[in-house]
Amino acid sequence: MKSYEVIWDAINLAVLDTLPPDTKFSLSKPKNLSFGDYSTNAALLIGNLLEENPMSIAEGLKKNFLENYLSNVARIEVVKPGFINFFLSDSVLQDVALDAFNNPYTFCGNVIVDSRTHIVEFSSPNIAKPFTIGHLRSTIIGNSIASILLHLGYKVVKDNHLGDWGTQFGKMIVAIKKWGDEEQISNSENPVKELVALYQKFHAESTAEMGVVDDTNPQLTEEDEPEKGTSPLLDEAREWFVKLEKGDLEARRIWKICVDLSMREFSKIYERLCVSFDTFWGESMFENKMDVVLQELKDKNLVRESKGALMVFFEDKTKLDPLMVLKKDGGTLYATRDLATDRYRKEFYGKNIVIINEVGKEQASYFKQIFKVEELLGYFEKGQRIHVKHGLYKFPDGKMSTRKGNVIWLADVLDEAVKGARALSGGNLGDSDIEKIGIGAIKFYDLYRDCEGDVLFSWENILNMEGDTGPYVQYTAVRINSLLEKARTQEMVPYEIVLGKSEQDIARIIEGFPVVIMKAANEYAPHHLASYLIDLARTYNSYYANTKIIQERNQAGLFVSQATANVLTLGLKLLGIEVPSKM
RNA sequence: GCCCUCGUAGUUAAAUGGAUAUAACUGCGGACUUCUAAGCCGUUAUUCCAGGUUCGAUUCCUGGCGAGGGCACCA
Repeated sequence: MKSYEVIWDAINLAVLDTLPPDTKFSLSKPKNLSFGDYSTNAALLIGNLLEENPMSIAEGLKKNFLENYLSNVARIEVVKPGFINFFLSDSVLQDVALDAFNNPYTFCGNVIVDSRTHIVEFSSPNIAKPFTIGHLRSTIIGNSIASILLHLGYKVVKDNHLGDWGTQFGKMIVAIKKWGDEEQISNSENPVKELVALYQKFHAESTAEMGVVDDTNPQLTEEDEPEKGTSPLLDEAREWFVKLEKGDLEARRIWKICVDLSMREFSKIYERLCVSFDTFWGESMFENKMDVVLQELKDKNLVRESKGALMVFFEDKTKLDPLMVLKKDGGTLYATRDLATDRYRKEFYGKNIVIINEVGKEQASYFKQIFKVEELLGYFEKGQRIHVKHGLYKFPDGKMSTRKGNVIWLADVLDEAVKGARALSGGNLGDSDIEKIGIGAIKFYDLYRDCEGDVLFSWENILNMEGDTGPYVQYTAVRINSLLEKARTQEMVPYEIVLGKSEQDIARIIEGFPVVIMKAANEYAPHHLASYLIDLARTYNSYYANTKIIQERNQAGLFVSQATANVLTLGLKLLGIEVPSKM
């Protein structure tokens, strides 16, 4: 952090009067080592702006930097079009490695740059629905984002916004009453699977009642709503949901059964994934907090009745579709509860918050609507509401869906991964280590890519443990630990160590850790961290694959090895991945 | 119909408007009586098409083509 900041400040100071404040120059780590540790394009931008030769401006800046003596920089170079490249001094690299060596858990931590409370809402599975691989992304990515923010010293609240309310429960109640056997379900080995089967049966039956379903979406206008088929089953389900909302005892009883059975299942999965939450503010918690929102919407003239329902219509220029907040039967919707949730969060935590929803990208336009409404209501200002979108798992035959029956249960995936890890282990590892490896592979597979892209589900990919994978990083850390264990007899005096070329190259990458962490935090993008870890591990392995560090009693090598292991372990931890004791 | 994403080696991915587009997998070819082969080294190959903005475009803008998603009582 220090080096980056020092150089950044120096540039800012030097260009203060020449560049307009909103101009964004860059200070980045070049891919090519020969371009230095940091490189800026400031001179190019100024040259462009003042219509002067960037090279001479760069030379001027360089002179300025030299005069003001950047203590951490050994050399400054001005190159071709007008780049200014900074080369860090050896002592800086040494200090960084020492920092990582001494502070395995706090390295680059507690650098608070944002004092607002960050509410990270993620995972949010639906009660009485399968916890599938589809929920995995939100769970893993959200957890990692929260960990990264926490490491930087942010105030963070991890919230699981359980889908425990909605018309779906009307459907569940009807299905259980018609076809289910409560006792048998409760005693079943996998109660959630029973519930899901009932839900699917409901969907099949009600669809049949409606006859052929027209899947094409007609143009949305207030005037011509398409006539859809009717279904007595659906009507019954809607009635039950209204009863549930009104507190009908029988409805509540069945609802509670569903919630309890599901939560038991979810807890097991969270435990395996090492994911925890601070709050479980499910949708049902806001069932009695929606009236205020609806009243506010009416008071501010934001809603209008249409076809018996209450809708928010947006200005044309926003290009947003209308949003329904109350059904014609008086039932509420997801949107109503979301608005109530955020309103309550604002009351509970105060105005100074950021709410991050880690939710699939198929809900992108929905969140745009919600954010807009919250802005119109005066709840939040720009930058306080963030939708971190993740891509979907895709199958050869299209998107996964509960209804299509194209479901892969997460527990099965985890089991398969652990099985794969066990096969590779050759029977030398304990169960807990094998579990860490299998789950690490799955998590890393998800976190290694930009989360917005879709992921093609394939067993081959997801269970891969070679190459750019979690086990690769784990393996590197474990190998270093083992090496250090064997070298323990040696006394190490890190302050007196002189780094060689290879150690410096590794230290150079360690020096980039804070920049990566900040980037991952700012963009809510853990994949920057994941690819960094691969880079660090690979560089380390390429230098120390076959070197006899112990025999050579290479103090510098051992020192950098420990620093590397610390950074890898910390980085994995921020991704929610544990390092096994043995591999 | 309207709106929103996304098109990078054979495959899966990376790259704040920067310098020679980076890795992995696969293929082919190597090294090593070692700290642990889930490892290491070498090698072939890439920005959908056409314009535009820029000193500089995978990145920004426009138009095609292709894939996916969303759009009224689901969440």
